[in-house]
Amino acid sequence: MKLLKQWWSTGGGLLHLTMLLSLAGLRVDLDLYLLPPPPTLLQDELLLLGGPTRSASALSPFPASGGWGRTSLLHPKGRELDPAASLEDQLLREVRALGVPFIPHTRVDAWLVHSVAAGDTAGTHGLLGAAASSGAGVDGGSQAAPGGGGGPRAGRSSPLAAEEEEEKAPVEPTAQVPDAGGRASQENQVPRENYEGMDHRSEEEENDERVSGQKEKLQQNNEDENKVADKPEWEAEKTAESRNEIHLNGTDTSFSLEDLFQLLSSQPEYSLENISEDFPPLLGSTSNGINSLAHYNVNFTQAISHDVNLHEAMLLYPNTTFRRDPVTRTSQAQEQFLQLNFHSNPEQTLPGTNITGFVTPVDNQMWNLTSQDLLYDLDANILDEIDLLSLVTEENFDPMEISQLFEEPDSLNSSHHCNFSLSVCDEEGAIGYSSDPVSPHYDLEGAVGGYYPESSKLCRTHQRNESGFHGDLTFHIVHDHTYHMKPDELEPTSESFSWPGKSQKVSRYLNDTHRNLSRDEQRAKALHIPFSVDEIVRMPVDSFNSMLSRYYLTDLQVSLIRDIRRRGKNKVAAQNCRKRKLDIILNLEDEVCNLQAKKETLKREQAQFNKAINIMKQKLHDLCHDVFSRLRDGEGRPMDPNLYALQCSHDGTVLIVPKELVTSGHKKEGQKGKRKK
DNA sequence: ACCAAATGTCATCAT
DNA sequence: GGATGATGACATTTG
Repeated sequence: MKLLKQWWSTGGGLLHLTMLLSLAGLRVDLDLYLLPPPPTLLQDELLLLGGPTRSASALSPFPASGGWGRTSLLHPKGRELDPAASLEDQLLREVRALGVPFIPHTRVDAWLVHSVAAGDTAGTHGLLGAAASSGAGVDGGSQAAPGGGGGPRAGRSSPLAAEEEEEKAPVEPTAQVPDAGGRASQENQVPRENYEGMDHRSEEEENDERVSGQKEKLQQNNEDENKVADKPEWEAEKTAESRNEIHLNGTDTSFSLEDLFQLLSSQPEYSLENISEDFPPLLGSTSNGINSLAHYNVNFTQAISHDVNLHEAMLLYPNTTFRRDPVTRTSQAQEQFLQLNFHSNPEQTLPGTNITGFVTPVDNQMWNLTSQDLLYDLDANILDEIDLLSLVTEENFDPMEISQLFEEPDSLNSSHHCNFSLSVCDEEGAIGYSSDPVSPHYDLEGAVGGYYPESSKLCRTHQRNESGFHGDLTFHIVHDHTYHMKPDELEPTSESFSWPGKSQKVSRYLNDTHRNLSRDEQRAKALHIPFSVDEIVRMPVDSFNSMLSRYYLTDLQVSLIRDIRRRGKNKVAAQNCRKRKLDIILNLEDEVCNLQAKKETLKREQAQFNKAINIMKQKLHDLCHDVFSRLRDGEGRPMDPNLYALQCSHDGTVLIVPKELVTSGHKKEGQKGKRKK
């Protein structure tokens, strides 16, 4: 990075970079490079650090009072850059020494952003030069540079603090700067140790704590990313536009190594072809990717100069790896790759562009995930669209499996970190530039939901034949989601794919999903529907229609999607209907029980009333007998109660009436009542 | 293998 | 007129 500064300081840098920024939409905050050194850094120190051979005022566009242009000329250890070595060589050595060999874009972005946002000049030594932070920058740089990939940790306030921190944290294996070709075995270990041997998430969190008060804007952007990533696509669409605006407004301060290479590749004299030719060791990791590109006349520069950053370039990977037809795979992929012209404008990535068949759901989902944690300047919406579009024509993928897998929180947590590597593969052998040169197939096997024996087989083949490939070349980026694993947790073969802590669960889950795919899911899988059944069913009608119109789908796919939606909704409706029917039945049963209970109560009341009536009748009968036993007629004889009856009048008088008259009178009253009715 | 319950699907109608 | 919900009838799956 300091070499970038050198190149920049020596003339063509600033103007060219500015043009690139404006044209390519790279989101680099120029203020980063114009930051003055801390006031504690004396001018003499600057001069000392900068060395007498450099004249910042003459060479650098920055203020002569000690800007980054001067200090950036220093090696992190304070030594001057080797004037005999070519600029590219030193640049690549620097990049290599950082242990972040420009491939793991998100990681670089992450810690660069953190460091820059924190004003942690030492922490940004990899980008801005280490010597500009009151002496600490030198120390920080000297510690970080050999450690490789230690960007966030490099920012220390003093050498003492640096030593203390170094004591606390295990010393990471030193990244060896490759200086000769054929050192793949040595290099194979370095990046993995640098990236996988440390807890990057904890590092990021520590860094977040340090810089939390100074990167609110970045956090806000990141939060926006997270919100979008957490939401379904139709919800994320709402925020994509605003996110694009943020990027276009240049508020993002990230500057990744991929951007560096875009810059270099845009300079004819610094094209990757030239670089790779001049410096095979650096690019000649596992598969000597870019170096081999030059030897085999692959126009890598052309591809890079199309502003295809590594984020986007990664989208090529599945296409090249998973296609069954090797001929079409390589030719189509290369053609499509060269036709890529991604920018921050999402419209250019909408259907209609010739970018189909690049991405698997693994990539798609992983992008959503990584954007939450690492990608500060990535327009996830673009990637989503690209991914979804590409899925339409992808042959070997399992959308439901992936989507379901990613719905599991564990799986999400497992994939918060991802590593990336760029590989160049053909059907027989592979070359690749990888940040994880140890084993490219790890990337596949470690990918969430990305268990693809076929692809793993491919990559193993590539690794074996790295010295003897020929023919057409295609690029792909291999996602490495395993760098957070310990090396012993990694299984080298796809057959024994494992996931630390979750391997059994995931494996079982994958098996279950294979076995338990619903018919619609199987149909969707068969037709490569780039959406999950759940999405299709639950999506609002507006989003659903817009989705159908946005993506190129065959009539069969559209028909299937509509059927899936109809069946899915009807399924829910049937469930609701049955539930409702069951509720009605239960309510009716309750009502029956209540009515039965009420009936019993009424019966009991009736029995009680009848009993009371009988008692009253009996009392009346006894009373009548008692009265008649005391009554005498005119001749002094007792009156027969069978012949006479007592009748109470309205005025309270009691009359003794013969029963014949009583019964006849009752009949007459009854007849009168009938007449009235 | 059989059965009953649960669930999915289709057709149809209503909103 | 299309989308959606409700529901009966039938098919399929599950335990």
